Amino acid sequence: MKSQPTLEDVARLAGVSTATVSRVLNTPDLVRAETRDRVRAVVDQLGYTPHFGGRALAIRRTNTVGAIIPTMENAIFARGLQALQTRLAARGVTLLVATSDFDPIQEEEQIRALLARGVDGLVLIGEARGADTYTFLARREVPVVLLWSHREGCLWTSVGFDNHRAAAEMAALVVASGHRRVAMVAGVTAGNDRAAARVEGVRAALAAHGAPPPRVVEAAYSIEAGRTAATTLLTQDPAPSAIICGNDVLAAGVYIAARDLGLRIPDDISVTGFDDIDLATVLDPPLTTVHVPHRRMGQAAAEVLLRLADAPAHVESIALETEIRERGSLGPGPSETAQ
Amino acid sequence: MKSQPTLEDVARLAGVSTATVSRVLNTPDLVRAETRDRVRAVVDQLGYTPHFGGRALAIRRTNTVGAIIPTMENAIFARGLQALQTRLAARGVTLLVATSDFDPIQEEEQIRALLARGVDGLVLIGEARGADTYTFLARREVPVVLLWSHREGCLWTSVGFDNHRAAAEMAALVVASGHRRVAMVAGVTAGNDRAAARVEGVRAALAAHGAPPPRVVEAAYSIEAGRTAATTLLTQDPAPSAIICGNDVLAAGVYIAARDLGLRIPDDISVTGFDDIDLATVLDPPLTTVHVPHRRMGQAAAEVLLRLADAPAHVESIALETEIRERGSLGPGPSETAQ
DNA sequence: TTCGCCAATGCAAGCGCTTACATCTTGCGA
DNA sequence: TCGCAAGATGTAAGCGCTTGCATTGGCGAA
Repeated sequence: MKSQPTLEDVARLAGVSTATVSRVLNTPDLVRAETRDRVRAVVDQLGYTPHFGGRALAIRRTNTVGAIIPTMENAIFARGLQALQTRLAARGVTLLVATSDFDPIQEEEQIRALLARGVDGLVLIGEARGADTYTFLARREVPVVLLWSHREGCLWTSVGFDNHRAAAEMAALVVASGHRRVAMVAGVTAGNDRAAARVEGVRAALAAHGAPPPRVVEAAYSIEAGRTAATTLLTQDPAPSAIICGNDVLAAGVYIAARDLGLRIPDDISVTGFDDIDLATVLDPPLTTVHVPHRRMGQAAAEVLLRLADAPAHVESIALETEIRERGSLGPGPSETAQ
Repeated sequence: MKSQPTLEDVARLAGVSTATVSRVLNTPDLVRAETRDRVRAVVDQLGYTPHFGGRALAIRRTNTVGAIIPTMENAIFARGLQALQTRLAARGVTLLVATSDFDPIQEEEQIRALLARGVDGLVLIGEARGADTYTFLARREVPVVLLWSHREGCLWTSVGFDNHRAAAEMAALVVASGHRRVAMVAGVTAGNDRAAARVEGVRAALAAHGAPPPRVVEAAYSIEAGRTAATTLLTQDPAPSAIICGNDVLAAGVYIAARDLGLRIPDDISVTGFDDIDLATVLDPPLTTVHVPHRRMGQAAAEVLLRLADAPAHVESIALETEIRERGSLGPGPSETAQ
């Protein structure tokens, strides 16, 4: 890679000092129009771009924030990120994305990597991580916003929704539809507070409505894992009449399992999801699921982060609402006689 | 954000010079074991991390490469990126991701933004972009690899596959299955060589096999757009007996349109896709589509980029193979009598 | 005319790091 | 015992940029 022109090259060619060039770039009002134009012409001619490192060194910030998401292969994180990125870009801030593959160790590594790159702030997904990670973050005093979950009493600023409540509402709806033998295909709960909260929400709601506790099977984040888990649940006796899924991807796996077993949805088995990704509407029948405001979440996170980066004051967490989208995969429970 | 400890802080506390600390971090062999341990202890104690800007300034590289993809909301790019990132990370290189939203202007902006951040290399999707963009890249002499398309005679190093040929093969299969009234729901071809090549491939193959030219409708990258386009095609007279789609997402839209119109796949209408994302197997019936080796593509891109970054020699483009996955959405063409 | 002020610009230090070169030990052979 | 090479460490310049302060040149007021 060719060595790039520097401020000094521009200055020399324009016959001014480096200070003036710098001012043309950063505070143009302080420079006489004539000089400004001359400098700008040289900048264009040389194709000059400021050196990031030099700049970061001098102004002691990078205008960069980092986000660590579990995986990019999940449309829902991607979409939230996209909103975050767009909003940040409008403020001249660049977003650095890293993935942890749902692994706390990897997440910790990525946090260090991003911090080493001098990010001015950090977006992390969920709340569940080791105490030492939080200590580390606190010590660096870097602005952090937790996305995707919101729980009363969390010390860190978060932008998200109440996974427990949303899952409970869905479970309540399932029971209200007449189901009593309810099972759940959950995401992996270890190190994942969202998945865990959803399981707990379902458990709590079923108990509150006098339904027997659900059989819960955990599955990794993939259609295939959902299919396997659902096959287990559907072939046991007695089989559940409804399966609540921890997310839409798992629900898609349940659809495939049902298809393989010759079961019709929702006649033979009801299915619900969580997230409301595009996939939900493509499924046949369309999936009844919990709609999550990913876009608004990404946008709100951007605002919070920028505020946090400007003034290190405490910023209030933001709770967003979820909403059940009824689409047809949840039918009435089995009639008494059929039981 | 608290001001971080510097090399000098570490040096002072360890009672050595900054040079020694730097050596402990970068070339530990040059330092006596005893000193090394002492310095490392202080590094840990202080939680010291090297300042990225300072480092970039001194060594004149960032160990960072940038990638600009059209959108993160498409699982297929995400997956390729993930592979790219993993491979790069193994070599200590960080990946910066930006999105262009299929817009050449935005892509150009992102290129500048990434270069301004001092990326050592660039991954771009596809080949279609303005001549001045290429001139700019050439002038900066930054290593670039083009992903997702591969065409003989392209001057830039690319890692991809022949979109034209793959689409032609699919079209040939459709004709061989007995279809003659073939339509296509294509991606937007303006500024997108992959989408354009796929359309051309289909056209060429149909012509070569004596089938009438296809009716082609372009649609943005979304299920909804695919649905709209398909509705147009399916309600015209005579309706096509098969719809070839420019990608799987559009195919999903076609499924919904067909469902809405009461048409069964593949009995009433055959559908094919392109990309082979997870979605393809979830659809009912599972989608016959062109499988694209996204993972291998991402990995190969990483290798090429690293080689290019080390030695500015020319590196050969890599052509990967695609493969048709027959799954059930492509049925036999209508019988003579039905026509 | 002289003075003071303001706008425009230059000067130079310093941000944190690496590294060529200088300096200082140390241990060994003569 | 001395000299010297090799190993360990320090010194300081310089990477490209920003910015507080100094300097310059006009211009209006006294």
